[in-house]
Amino acid sequence: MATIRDVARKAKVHPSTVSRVFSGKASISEATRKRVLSAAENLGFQPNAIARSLKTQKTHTIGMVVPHVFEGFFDDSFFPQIMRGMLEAAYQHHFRLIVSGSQGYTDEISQIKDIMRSSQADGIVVMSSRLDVDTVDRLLELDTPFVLIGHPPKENHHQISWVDADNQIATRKAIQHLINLGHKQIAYVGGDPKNLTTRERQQAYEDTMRASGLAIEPNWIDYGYFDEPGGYTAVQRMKTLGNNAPTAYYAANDLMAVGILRALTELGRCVPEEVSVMGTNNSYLSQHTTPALTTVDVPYAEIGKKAVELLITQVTNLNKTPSSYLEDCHLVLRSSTGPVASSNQPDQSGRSH
Amino acid sequence: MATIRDVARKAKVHPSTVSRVFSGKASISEATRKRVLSAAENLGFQPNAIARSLKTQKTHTIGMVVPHVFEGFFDDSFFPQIMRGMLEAAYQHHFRLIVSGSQGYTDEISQIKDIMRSSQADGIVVMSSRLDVDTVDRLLELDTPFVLIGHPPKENHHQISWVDADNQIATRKAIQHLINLGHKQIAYVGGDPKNLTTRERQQAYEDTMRASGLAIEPNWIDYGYFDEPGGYTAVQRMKTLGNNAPTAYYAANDLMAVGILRALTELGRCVPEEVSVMGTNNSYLSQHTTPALTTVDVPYAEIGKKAVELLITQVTNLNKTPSSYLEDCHLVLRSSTGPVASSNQPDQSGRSH
DNA sequence: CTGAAAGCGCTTACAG
DNA sequence: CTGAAAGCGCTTACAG
Repeated sequence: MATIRDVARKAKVHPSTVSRVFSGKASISEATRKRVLSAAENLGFQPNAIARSLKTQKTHTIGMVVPHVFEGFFDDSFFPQIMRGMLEAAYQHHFRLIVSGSQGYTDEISQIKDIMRSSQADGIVVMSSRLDVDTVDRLLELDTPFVLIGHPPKENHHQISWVDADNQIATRKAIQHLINLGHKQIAYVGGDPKNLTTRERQQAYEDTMRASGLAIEPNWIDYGYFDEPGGYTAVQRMKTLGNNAPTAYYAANDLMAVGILRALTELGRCVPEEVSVMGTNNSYLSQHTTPALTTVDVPYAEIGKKAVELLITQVTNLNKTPSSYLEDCHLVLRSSTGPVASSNQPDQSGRSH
Repeated sequence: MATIRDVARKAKVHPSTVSRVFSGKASISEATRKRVLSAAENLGFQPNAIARSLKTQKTHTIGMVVPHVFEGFFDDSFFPQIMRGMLEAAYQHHFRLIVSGSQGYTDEISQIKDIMRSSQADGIVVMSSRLDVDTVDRLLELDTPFVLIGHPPKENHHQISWVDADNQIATRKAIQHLINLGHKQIAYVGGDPKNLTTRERQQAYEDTMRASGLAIEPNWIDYGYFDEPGGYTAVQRMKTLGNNAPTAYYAANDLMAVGILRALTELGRCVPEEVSVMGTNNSYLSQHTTPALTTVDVPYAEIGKKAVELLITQVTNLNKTPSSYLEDCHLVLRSSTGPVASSNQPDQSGRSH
């Protein structure tokens, strides 16, 4: 591989001149620039990014760690779409992504540390939103630029940059849609209970129920850990409630909603005539289930993109003022939700739009 | 960030000793090692990977470029699963992935060049399998370690490492399944005609048809460019063939099969009673369509994993002997295929298993 | 506009 | 087992 010295020799200039031509900032006479450029072309020279990074302490690279690489993680649109958005933003700004896997959540932190302390990235996008792991505190200790995808714990709110879906409003819209259809017995199937998003959505679920004067039955709340069997199992449990069983299910992602659909079909319950089902994420899959899933569109690609953009301005402008975005979500009405069956409750407020 | 000198000062040794402790290869007295380690711990020291790379010319990083980051690219399981496999293998071997996006195929090559010539990766996994772009030749020129996901052009066969699905056999199995069901008018809906995989599968389709003495009608062959509308459009075209219209469709991925399903439903044709449909990839989606798609499982995660493993042995052992893997694919029989309608052809060979 | 020199943070032959 | 020195390939103040 040709180096700056080889080019210098060939172009009969000092290596520093070659450097200046390639850094693009210094003023160089047109004649010299041309000589250097053609010598470089000739030798197939390209500045060594590693050497450059060592000197400038900039890598033009954004780090990320993929929380836990299990099979289903790539079935939901959540991660692939975030990845797509990140890639897009990185590409536009001539940055690259360096990505590492991790086994579970403690390992995630050590991977983050590894990347940052080994100086392979200028900053890092972090997706963890666990309540039981103080990722954010550890990150703040590290004194490393980062952007969180998800909500920060309240205490650190204004010290850090983050971008998240507006989970509260998303869930409120979803639950309100079901309430408008006359449902009063509404189940909430969350992901991992230790996940902040799960909690936020549950909170919004409870608030919305209460705001409509509806009771909340603890048996209507379950956690499906974001996978299909989790949704299936939730129905298995709740079917034992008899008359008190939910007439509508709201699931925190589409995979679980698919599991709910499967369980209901097995039980011979018609969707949406007898039971309504809502998912979350508007994954590609959700258009193709039977019936097609009513869901909440969460702009994950946009979120990934914003996160990278935020981080890039942070590391290039040294503008350390943290900022945050809350992305709007909207309902996607399809065929898995309908008015509550008349045997249950009268339709009190008319159809949804 | 603490450097090796800071640690050396604190541990009262020479910087080179600190280096030796962290490189793990040299012999160091237990006492010194402990002193160094505790000093490092104290200062939060971690060797700077960039500096190390500059010296050793090793990055412990594998490059990859994502061909074209358009929305649908992440809907099919193809790319996310390859990514998952790559991540898994990289993680196991303590490597990282550096990934860059690209806009189209010529840009892909320049991105690859950028990564390699700038020394940010030890080698690269390349997914391109275009016929009109001589990626492989360019790569060979660059003299950079790489592994191809896909088939190399015949001429370079033995010079390079690659891993691919056994597309020939996969398609043969698929078409044979349809033939066994009595179908004689079988459509092939490929991806991009300039894609090698598309060609290979088409070849296998034609061979299998001929081997059973079936005619091949040019109108039964179309290209859906791997997306849903592409499959939909193919049916739109072929429906004009009247009695000569296909009784079965084989699509080169599930997304196109879904489009075929949609078009057929719109036309009021029953699947599989009147028309059979097969997809490829066994994406998560394919289980949930109506009817559930008969498809071919292609182990993309395994392919991504193998590619990274191959590349890692190549760059660490300097074992430059190229090798290759052809991964087995198998049929996944579900509900979208059935015996040809009796008005068309008698069932000549019985049901498939 | 260009050259000469120092240095980014490591590694590694060479001595001892 | 440990130290001293050179160097990986760049960048960038400092001169002129």
